[in-house]
Amino acid sequence: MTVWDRPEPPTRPAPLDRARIVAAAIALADEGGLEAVSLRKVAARLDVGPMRLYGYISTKEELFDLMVDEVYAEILPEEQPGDWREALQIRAHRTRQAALRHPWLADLLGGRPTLGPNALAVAESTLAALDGLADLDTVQRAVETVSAYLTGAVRREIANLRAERATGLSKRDWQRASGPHLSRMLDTGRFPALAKFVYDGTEVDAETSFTTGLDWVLDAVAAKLARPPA
Amino acid sequence: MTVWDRPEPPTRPAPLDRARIVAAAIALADEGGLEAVSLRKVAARLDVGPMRLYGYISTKEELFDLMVDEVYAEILPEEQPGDWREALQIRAHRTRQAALRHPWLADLLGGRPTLGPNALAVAESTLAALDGLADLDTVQRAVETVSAYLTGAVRREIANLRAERATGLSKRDWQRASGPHLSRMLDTGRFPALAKFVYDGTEVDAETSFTTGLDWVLDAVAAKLARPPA
DNA sequence: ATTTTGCTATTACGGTGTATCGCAACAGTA
DNA sequence: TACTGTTGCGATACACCGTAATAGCAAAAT
Repeated sequence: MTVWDRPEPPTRPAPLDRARIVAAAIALADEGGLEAVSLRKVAARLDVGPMRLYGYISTKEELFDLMVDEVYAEILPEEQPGDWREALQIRAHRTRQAALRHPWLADLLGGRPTLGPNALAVAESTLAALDGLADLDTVQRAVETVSAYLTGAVRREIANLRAERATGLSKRDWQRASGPHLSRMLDTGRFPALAKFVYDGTEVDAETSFTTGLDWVLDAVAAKLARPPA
Repeated sequence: MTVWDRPEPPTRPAPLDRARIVAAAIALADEGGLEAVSLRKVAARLDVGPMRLYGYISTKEELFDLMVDEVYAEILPEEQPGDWREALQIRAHRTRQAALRHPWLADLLGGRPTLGPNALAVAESTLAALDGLADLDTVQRAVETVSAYLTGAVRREIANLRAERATGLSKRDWQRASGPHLSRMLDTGRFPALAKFVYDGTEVDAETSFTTGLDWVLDAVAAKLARPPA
């Protein structure tokens, strides 16, 4: 009896693990945004029934948590730099780059406490860079303040980027021309200061805007680290 | 022919406007979070068919936009303070208070450009407070940096608050005991700095943490306003 | 009086997350 | 080897979602 006569062995269920599930979910999100991620589509991409996923996740929110932590692996710098300031800068820029690669990250950033191993590793490396430069409270405040700025800045940048892409126009053009609503509002004269900034302000690209704000915050941190807390 | 003989006049459709729709949506969100807001439930609360809403909004996202702008009305300070720093502080605290009243605001903050009349009014009053204290670019950078911090800080606070409420424990207890995952992670010794902060750090209440970080950022702004830009 | 128009209400479609449950393949025992 | 208990997978089912299409109907226009 040759191989050809014997039937195929019964199809074993596709092997599965969290890594594969998360990878599929991230691929979907990268292609179509967070809203394109459904358990059914993730399962379909793995040639598996939707219910199968519940062995590895117990809720969709947990899948999002795993996705975020996976991205934190991209954010974690491979080598620890010497200077605390550089450490924070690198973390910030790597986070921003990750968000540009995975815009859906902006929707999740700061939305839930991040307790995954990679997020913890990032937190560890950040705290380690500042450890000993001031008392615990000050260091913690420093990290939290920079993190808050980071979350907000990344969110805004991605939000603006989406708005621009939706209209296919540059930020300035979008504000002036394609946002007839905004133009109309500004022309009412009820927002003189705002109008001045929109019409007379120079357009700065997102990266330098991000970096400048970050530097300001880091300057503030530097000042507090230098002097012991009040 | 008495009144009793005459039939009731035909029931006119319930009068509707955006204000009523938004109010119903906000009530729903206040009670059950953003996820409790569905067009069907909003409509039901107004004794109206779901499709009726599409005369006033064309998508659910637009309803969210309206909700956010409605909250900006609560944020807008009634009188303009003299000092720019005080203006930014007041805005920040009013935003935070609004988010504590309407936790779902944290989910939406920074998620989309805010172009509603109330949001514009807040932007106007903020820019007006800083207008003339430096060149346009610097002022814009200042507002954006503070706003980014504000978004991130509010988001984190609400996220932590939810996590605590979910377990019914204080933040510290949640981290130490009820977060067995975190404890286990920290006990691996892979996160020494993080462990030190979690175990030895003092617990600071959310408000002072928020205020302190804000003051740091404002200090940075003050420094840049004092000195003309590089 | 009749036609047109502009809302309104109903129905329907294609999706969602997840609880429930029957079944088939395996492990262990007699 | 036969049987039985267990485990985990898949299909089915439920309740709900946003919204497109459509049918109905009262007011306005002719």
